[in-house]
Amino acid sequence: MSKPPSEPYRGKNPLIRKLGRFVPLTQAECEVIEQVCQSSHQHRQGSDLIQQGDKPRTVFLILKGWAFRYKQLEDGSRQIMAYLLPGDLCDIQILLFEKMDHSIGLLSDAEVVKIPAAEILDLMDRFPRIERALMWATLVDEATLREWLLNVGQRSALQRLAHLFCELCVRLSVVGLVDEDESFVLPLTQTELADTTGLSTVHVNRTLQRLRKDNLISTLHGRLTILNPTKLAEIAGFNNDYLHTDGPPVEQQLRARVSQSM
Amino acid sequence: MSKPPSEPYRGKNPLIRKLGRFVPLTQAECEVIEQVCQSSHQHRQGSDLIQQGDKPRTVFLILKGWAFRYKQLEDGSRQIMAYLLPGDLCDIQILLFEKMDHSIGLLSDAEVVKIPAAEILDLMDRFPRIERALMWATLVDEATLREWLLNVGQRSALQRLAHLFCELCVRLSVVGLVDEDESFVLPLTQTELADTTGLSTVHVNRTLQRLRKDNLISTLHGRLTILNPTKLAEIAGFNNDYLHTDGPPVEQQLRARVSQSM
DNA sequence: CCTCGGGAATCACATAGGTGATTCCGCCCA
DNA sequence: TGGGCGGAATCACCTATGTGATTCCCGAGG
Repeated sequence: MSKPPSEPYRGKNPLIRKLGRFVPLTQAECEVIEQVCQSSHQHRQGSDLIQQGDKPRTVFLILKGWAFRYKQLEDGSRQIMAYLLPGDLCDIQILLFEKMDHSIGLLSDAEVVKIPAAEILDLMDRFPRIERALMWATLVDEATLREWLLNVGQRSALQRLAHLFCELCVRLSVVGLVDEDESFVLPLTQTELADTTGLSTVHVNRTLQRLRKDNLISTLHGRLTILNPTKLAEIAGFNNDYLHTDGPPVEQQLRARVSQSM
Repeated sequence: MSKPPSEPYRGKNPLIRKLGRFVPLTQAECEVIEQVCQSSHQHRQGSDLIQQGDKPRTVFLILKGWAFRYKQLEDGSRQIMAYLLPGDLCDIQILLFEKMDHSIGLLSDAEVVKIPAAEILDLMDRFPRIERALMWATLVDEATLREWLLNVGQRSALQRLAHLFCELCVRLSVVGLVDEDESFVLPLTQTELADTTGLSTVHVNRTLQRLRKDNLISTLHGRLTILNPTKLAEIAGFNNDYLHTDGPPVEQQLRARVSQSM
């Protein structure tokens, strides 16, 4: 679990932090992103940004707080399919669909920007480097989804939770939300952990106790501290490659791609 | 499980069939697709088209046979994350990555086209309607992945298998590979079904017997027949919306999108 | 300071599904 | 015509995880 150098958060725009990791951004590019983020709204925990069946009209950008993507079955069971953290933009391409096949809810009070389709398209036209970074981010989201399927399909309860915590730690540290002691705010109830990992709440509870007893994690006041990152990652079989947080050979990549296409 | 009008296969290009469902294609567009498909290669069952760690250089298009996307863990367990059927193009965007985070293998002998990045980019430039259809197909792949996560995370063994069979039936019928009696070739061993659904082979076996005993399906000579589509779909909680096989309001969609962006 | 409520922790018990090994069956091939 | 082999079917047994209900705890609000 390699942790990127974590300068203190100091209010820097999380989207810039995230994209900057994929493609170094110019002053102008940063400014235009900042500008888009001006028009943010506050939303309350528990409300849905959009629901299954709705027609998507805007893309959501999370500036503060946590959101999550989920599907609900008739029998009341629910599967959480992604967490959307500060700096995350919920899939741009989704505008193509006439109906959402899932909902997006809020796990905490949140600051959200609603970006109309037009604005996103315009932004991507004018700033191809931003477009690239967004495409990259989309690919990472997909890779993450695949990893979740692997997690739920093949790993034990202990591994599933361990893996989830490793992933969240890496993702949060990218946007500066992890402290030096590997601790971070985790606004999830055990029910939500259960719906993420395909376990029951009771078993999530048991498993968390196990993780605590083995001195792998500790929880206090809604924060989670990873006490032994190495061991936790080992148990989980966690390999952060799929998150592509390390060195961005993106530029070379793209040059290669373009030259191929000539 | 609404089955699209299934004209007999009569050698029509499966990619054209698939994309034609999203965007009506002109003569010229069909021809250019046919042309791309000229240079196909035969591949043997069991071989991998590309492996975890490889750098992707081309996109694969399946013309005949079945492929599958999978990840392998150190302990030998494997999760299958998608089936690639005739007409399926394995994610174009993946060319952006420098390393595959999963492998693609063959479940049967297969006829595959390797399309270089340059060619795909060129094709999309020259034929924006094809580009749209490809984007649409990509979205459907993602939606399918989400549905699989839901399947493995929340449903019982019986439901998981039922759901998988419903999905395959719909997808195969789009490319004309389902007979009138709702039967189709299913080149999967019970081990592969197990690795898809996150179950053990023994339990897959038990569950298949149950499905047979309840007269929901029958299997013979590598074909699967869905005896009672309605009941099977009901058990599975299957709703084919996410596959977007019915009526393509795509055109209107896109017009709306464009007008928004003005 | 009380109390109310959501979430965490516990409990006793049930079972879906996993394990490992063995046997069976149809098919290809010599 | 008889291996040999991959996959299916069975078997006996086990346990990880689920169920439903109850109790506990703590922080928010009156």
